[in-house]
Amino acid sequence: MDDSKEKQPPVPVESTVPQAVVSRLSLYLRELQQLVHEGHATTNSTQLGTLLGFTDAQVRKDLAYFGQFGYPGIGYRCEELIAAIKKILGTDRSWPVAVVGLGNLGRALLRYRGFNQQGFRFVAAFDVDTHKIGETVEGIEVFHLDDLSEVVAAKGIRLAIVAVPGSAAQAVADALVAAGIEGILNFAPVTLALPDHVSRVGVDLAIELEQLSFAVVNRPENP
Amino acid sequence: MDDSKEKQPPVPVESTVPQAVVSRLSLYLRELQQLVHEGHATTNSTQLGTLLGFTDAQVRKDLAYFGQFGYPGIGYRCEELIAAIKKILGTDRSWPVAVVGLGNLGRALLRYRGFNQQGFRFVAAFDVDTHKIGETVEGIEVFHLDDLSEVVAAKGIRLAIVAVPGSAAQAVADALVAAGIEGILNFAPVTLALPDHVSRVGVDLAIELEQLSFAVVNRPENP
DNA sequence: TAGATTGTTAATCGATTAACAATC
DNA sequence: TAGATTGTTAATCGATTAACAATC
Repeated sequence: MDDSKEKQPPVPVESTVPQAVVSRLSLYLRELQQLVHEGHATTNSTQLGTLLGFTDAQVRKDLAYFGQFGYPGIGYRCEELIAAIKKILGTDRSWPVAVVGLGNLGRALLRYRGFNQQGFRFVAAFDVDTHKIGETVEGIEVFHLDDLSEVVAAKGIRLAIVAVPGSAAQAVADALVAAGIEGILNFAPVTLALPDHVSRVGVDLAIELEQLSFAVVNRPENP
Repeated sequence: MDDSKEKQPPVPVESTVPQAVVSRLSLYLRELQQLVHEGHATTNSTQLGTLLGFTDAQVRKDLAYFGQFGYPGIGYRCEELIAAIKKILGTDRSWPVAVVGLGNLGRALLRYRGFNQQGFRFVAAFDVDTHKIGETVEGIEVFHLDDLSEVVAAKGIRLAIVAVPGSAAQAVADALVAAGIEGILNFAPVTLALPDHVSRVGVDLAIELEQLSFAVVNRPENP
């Protein structure tokens, strides 16, 4: 229905993409990487859907939000689709990330290998405990929270992880916003109030277990 | 204010409750606990909605899935609604939980205080590294994975957290299923294949950062 | 070519929001 | 009583699924 330039990735993603689609995009990426790991060169919407518990139609519809990545009669070339999804998610590059809060969780996150493999690298950690300042964890220097703005600017940090107690989280978030951070992954069990121009993702570990508890208690036939 | 049988929590929750509603239920609970902490005795759907970024109608509709908890003209009594939501989620009791995998993440989870406050307590940890067996972390004994069934049965464990490398996760999940576990919280970056009678919640830390990356890259007016 | 599978449109299904009588 | 706020129904909106022509 058009002529000159067919296969451009159409409108480069507006605010019209449902959040649920973006979540599934990450799952497709993970599954595709697994498939490559197992030696598959191509896959298709039925296989991807079956692995993840989605319909084939949903897989195709989700991808269609971002462009045309498949080959009728063939399916999808894994490596090609992986590259395309990484570009969409913004993880075709490596993001410098900061961690705030060096308790159990903060330290564990600094040591977690999974981030580096997906396009994120820790470049600074922050705490308010003077005993920890200057320390190095996994090769990452620990700064005082007071130096946040300075370090964020110097290292070009745009994303931060909040791993402080709930009572301190909002103050830390405010400091991060003031320092110019653009996105916050929050592990503190509170709802952060943030300006619209700062993105937010929240993970509450206790809530995840609550969801599991609900599922177990309310499983069909389970009093 | 009623007599014989009006205000029963109606049909005690079928499979008709959308997953999204259950997620929000946990958020309502967290917010209510915060409100109590701040000294509020009552709240209402507008306040709860505003704090969480939902409409007041959604708050009321969500709660209506489970019964009638409010007072027209008044709102909701915080403590009362907290008790009701805990009962719905199944966290009005304390669940014995097992952790499998004592790497950085597994250890951090064992030490994390947030679980105990919400109705979960660790009663056993498992690993395959013989150096760790018999060790005690935060007062929790570390067993060999081979003893899973035995310990699970002895301690009445129904929920487990998987914090092992992705390459080991499915085998661990299979062992958990064989041991009679009913729900798995999975931190490994793989999609676990589980029988229908075992519930599953997945948290992939890298995926959470990917979602943040996407949000930042595709923010309105941001090339 | 015949078979397979895409991208996309239309139909269905489900979830959110608005509105309001009932109630405290 | 007047004011506030619920629970619930109806209207709207959005997301998922089914179906199929186009394509490799």
